[in-house]
Amino acid sequence: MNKREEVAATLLRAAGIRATTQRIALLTVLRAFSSPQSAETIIRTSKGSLDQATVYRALQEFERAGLARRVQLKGSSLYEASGAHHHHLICRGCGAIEDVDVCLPASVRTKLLATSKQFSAIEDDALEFFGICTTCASRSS
Amino acid sequence: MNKREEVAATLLRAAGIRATTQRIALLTVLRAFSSPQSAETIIRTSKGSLDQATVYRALQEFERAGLARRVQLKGSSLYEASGAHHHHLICRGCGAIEDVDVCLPASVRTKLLATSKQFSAIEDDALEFFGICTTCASRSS
DNA sequence: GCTCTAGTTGCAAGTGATTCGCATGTGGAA
DNA sequence: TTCCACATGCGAATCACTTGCAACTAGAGC
Repeated sequence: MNKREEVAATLLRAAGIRATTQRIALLTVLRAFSSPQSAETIIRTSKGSLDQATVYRALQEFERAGLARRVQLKGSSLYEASGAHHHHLICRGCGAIEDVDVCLPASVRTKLLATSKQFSAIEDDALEFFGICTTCASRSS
Repeated sequence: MNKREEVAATLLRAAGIRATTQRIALLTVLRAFSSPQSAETIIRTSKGSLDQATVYRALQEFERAGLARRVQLKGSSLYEASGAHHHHLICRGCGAIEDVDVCLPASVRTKLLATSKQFSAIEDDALEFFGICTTCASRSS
């Protein structure tokens, strides 16, 4: 087990999740990417040929434990290891995703709670920006 | 054709979309809801029994034309007529969605563009807040 | 180290949402 | 009123994910 895998195993145990070979491999792969990836990519990338059912089950487990996040865009989901709270910038042309670390001003939440009738607390927020990346912009012009 | 349907037909033609009976019915139903609905609900609600393939095709068309928006949460999509730019507040317990009209301060976009290497323009943003609605809060306590 | 068992895995089949192919039908320009 | 590009309905296909189940294994307890 290399160093990255040791770290993954430790994270799993700390989250109260049994550190199996498959889950270690999966979390290692997940943490190696810098932007969200599809389940399919994750399956293909992890060398130890994990079964897709295992991958989906583990991703659910990771999400529940706060080790991973699921991002919904278009039809299918993308998954990423959860590091610092951040948001996404998505290209409408090619679908490329860039992580961005802008933060929502606290005033937005405050205002929201003041106006909502049905909610009294906000736990989390997800922010997505849509634009055209430079590659797509130069291609279409 | 009642008044709501007349409006829908006008909107369709203005968007350059052929105003068929089915599309008028669909857009009328869509505009009658105040929060995003699943394709299934939309199909069930429209009296004229539209075929599901037709509904999905029309919703795609509407989205492309800017008449409707698709919201992705969990597995399946929800659709809503696009009125004023607004965001969503989602209950983690029951999945209830409340439309909210908070606005993202311009400074967030500015800061974002200043830091991004790959993007030079932002066209749109989607903001989702997650919390627990009062109904779920009282049920679990 | 060895044992035991609750929790995991791989396989294959199932499900629900959405899309596709194609023959038939129709809105709306001429 | 006619005509045809575009829409529709039907059924089948696909895609992303989930489930059931028998075999396997991490790791707590001895």
